[in-house]
Amino acid sequence: MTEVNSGRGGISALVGKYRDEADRPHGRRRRHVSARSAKPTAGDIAAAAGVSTATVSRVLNNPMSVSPELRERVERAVGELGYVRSGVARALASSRSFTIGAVVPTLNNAIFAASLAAFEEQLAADGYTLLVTVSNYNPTHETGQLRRLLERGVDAIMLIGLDHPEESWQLIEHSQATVVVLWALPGVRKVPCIGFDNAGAAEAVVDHLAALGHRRIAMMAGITAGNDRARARRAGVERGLRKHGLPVIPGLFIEKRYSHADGRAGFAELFDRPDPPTAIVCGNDVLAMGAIFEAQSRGIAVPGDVSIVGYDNLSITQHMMPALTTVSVPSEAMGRAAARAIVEHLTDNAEIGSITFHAPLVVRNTTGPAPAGRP
Amino acid sequence: MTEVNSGRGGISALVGKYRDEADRPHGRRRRHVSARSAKPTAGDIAAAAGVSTATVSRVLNNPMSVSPELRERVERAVGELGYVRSGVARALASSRSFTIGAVVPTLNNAIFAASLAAFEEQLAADGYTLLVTVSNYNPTHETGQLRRLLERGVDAIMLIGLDHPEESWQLIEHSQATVVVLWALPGVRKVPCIGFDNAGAAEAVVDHLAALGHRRIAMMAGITAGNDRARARRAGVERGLRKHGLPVIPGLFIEKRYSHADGRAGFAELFDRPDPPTAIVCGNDVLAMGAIFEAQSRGIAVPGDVSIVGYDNLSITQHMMPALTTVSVPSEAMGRAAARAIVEHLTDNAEIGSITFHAPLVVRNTTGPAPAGRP
DNA sequence: TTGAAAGCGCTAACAA
DNA sequence: TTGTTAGCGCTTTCAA
Repeated sequence: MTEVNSGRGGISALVGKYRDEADRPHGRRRRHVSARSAKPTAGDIAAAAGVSTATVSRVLNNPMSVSPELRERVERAVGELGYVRSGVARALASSRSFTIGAVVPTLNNAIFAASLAAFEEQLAADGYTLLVTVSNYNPTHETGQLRRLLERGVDAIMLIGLDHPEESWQLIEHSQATVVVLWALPGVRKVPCIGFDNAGAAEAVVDHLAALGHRRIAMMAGITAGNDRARARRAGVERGLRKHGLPVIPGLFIEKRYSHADGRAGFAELFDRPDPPTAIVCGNDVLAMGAIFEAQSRGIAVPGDVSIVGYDNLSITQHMMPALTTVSVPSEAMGRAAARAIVEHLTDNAEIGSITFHAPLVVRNTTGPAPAGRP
Repeated sequence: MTEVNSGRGGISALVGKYRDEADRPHGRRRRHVSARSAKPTAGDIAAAAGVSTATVSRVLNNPMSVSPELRERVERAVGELGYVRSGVARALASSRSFTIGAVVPTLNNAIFAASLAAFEEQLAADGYTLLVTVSNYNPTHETGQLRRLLERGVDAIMLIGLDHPEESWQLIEHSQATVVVLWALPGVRKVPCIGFDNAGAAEAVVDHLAALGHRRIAMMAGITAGNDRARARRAGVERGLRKHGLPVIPGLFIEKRYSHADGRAGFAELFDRPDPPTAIVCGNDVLAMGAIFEAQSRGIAVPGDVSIVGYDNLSITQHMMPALTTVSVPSEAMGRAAARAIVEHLTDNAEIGSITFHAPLVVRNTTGPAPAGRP
């Protein structure tokens, strides 16, 4: 029925497949009646090049399996008709969409944006396209988004952290999609994790502070509910404190949203106490910068009066004055590694192994000896 | 052939449609031989609910067109079998993918990330999913990415700025996809633009500086090649200078990549001249922050010795010390407006009109009177 | 309201 | 190597 291979070997602009609309069996009529402006299909290319649609498909997907002559004819037709193949039809027929879905908590945190950019760049290099969804740290919302990604037929899903509703995991389980988790260490969940030790790095921060003689150390964490990274960082600080025999003072452990404003507020909260800390470990760099701004506006010297440590190592932290002591998070590396692992898996069915990156403490100028005369 | 409507009205877990694999006509065999674990299809739901696939489709897309009784049966089957409909098949059949493509120059600029996040959030609220691609300001790369988005069958495309290869515009023209351009004013190109006046706001910056008595004004622009926003900002500064009868000194107009490091380098370049400017207009906030860091490290007072103006109004600029004078760019508003316009167009075929937002100058503490004793 | 069935534009199994 | 053709899982027309 498809009027492929209509004889003439030349390339004619025969676009639109049906000679007569009338005498086709009943059922739906052709949607685009004017066969003129309609986008060319593989059938049109086949007709123009005088080959079958199968050959067109081969030229597109595996050119070497077609004789140079036919290949050339098909390529000419593609160029002349401005053919763009339908990825949708391709996905349906091959059950591969060449599309990867990602659910990120936010894009307003440079560190996630950077990771995602690296992820996308690597995917694009391999012909994959990224579907993005941002959950705003809302688990319910997230499950729905995941469902939509799965509906779209993504070949794989990238998730941040292990902290997701059971329903989300179910959804993934029931789909054919591959999963990769970023920003986490391999845990109970049997999924490949590409991350680093959030807690361990936080513990190293405390080592550093303890070595400087600090004893009253505060933790301004991010919101830990539904955020295993924030939780791990806080836990790492606690662990470090205990390790060094330092007090874990409940009032000095606070949680703030990741914003400059909240960083300032958090600092104010800590310093309006009768017994302010001599050092503050922050859940991320944004919080740390906020804290520093508030200190500056109060005339409190950093690190003279108080040491402040960030987490993430945003590009700005090395340039600001004073430069921020922080934990260097391998965000781009994780993004790239995840993309590569996914593509390899999808291509050769290579197993995706977990990868743990190193997240070193970068000591700069916001940490110094504990001020004398304060406990 | 499809064993839909197999009699029993109850919901049975009859997953997989073919009773016997043997006596089907030749052609491709079933891909997933084990009909067991395969994902349920509309046919399975239909069979389980004792209705036709058409009814299943109706329940999913327009529940009110189905009788309560059948609707309920279908919904039960959907829940019990954990059915997730194939968006791919849906897109092919309906030629609507409920998917929107975006090509952004970078994600490492918080302002784009914020805009994109708002765009995605609004799209998600209407059931659309976002396909993202980042061009890294590379036009060739960009055309390829656009092509891939179009292949994926996106219903619409969001582009940043009007500065794109002719081939990109062709591609869009030939596709059925709707386009919306962000960050630009309606121009020669006949496409809806949702943006603000980059040049006008830059001109307002010069007004402000001129009023403060500055006469040697420098412009540290972003890279203008292939970036109409950067170009417009630079042009706005030039226009403002001429308007006020101030000199446009070529050596004081430099271009830098949008990074803190380049901002520092640019400042150094300007201040290593025998005749440094008394004010610097920066192409964006990142450049401005870099300039301020360099000034601080050289002991040059801001705004005492030099005034510095940013562009974008990133959240950090209001908190840093001194707080940055900058242009407030309506990034989220543009993202949201674009999403809404697209969805409305796709839903009701509403025409997409161009929208021009206001981008006011926010005067803070990095601008002050021109220092006396300097030209 | 509901069902039957033709397509949507590809891919891939099979035959030639 | 090439062509034929069934089928991917939906939507939608038409008829009932």
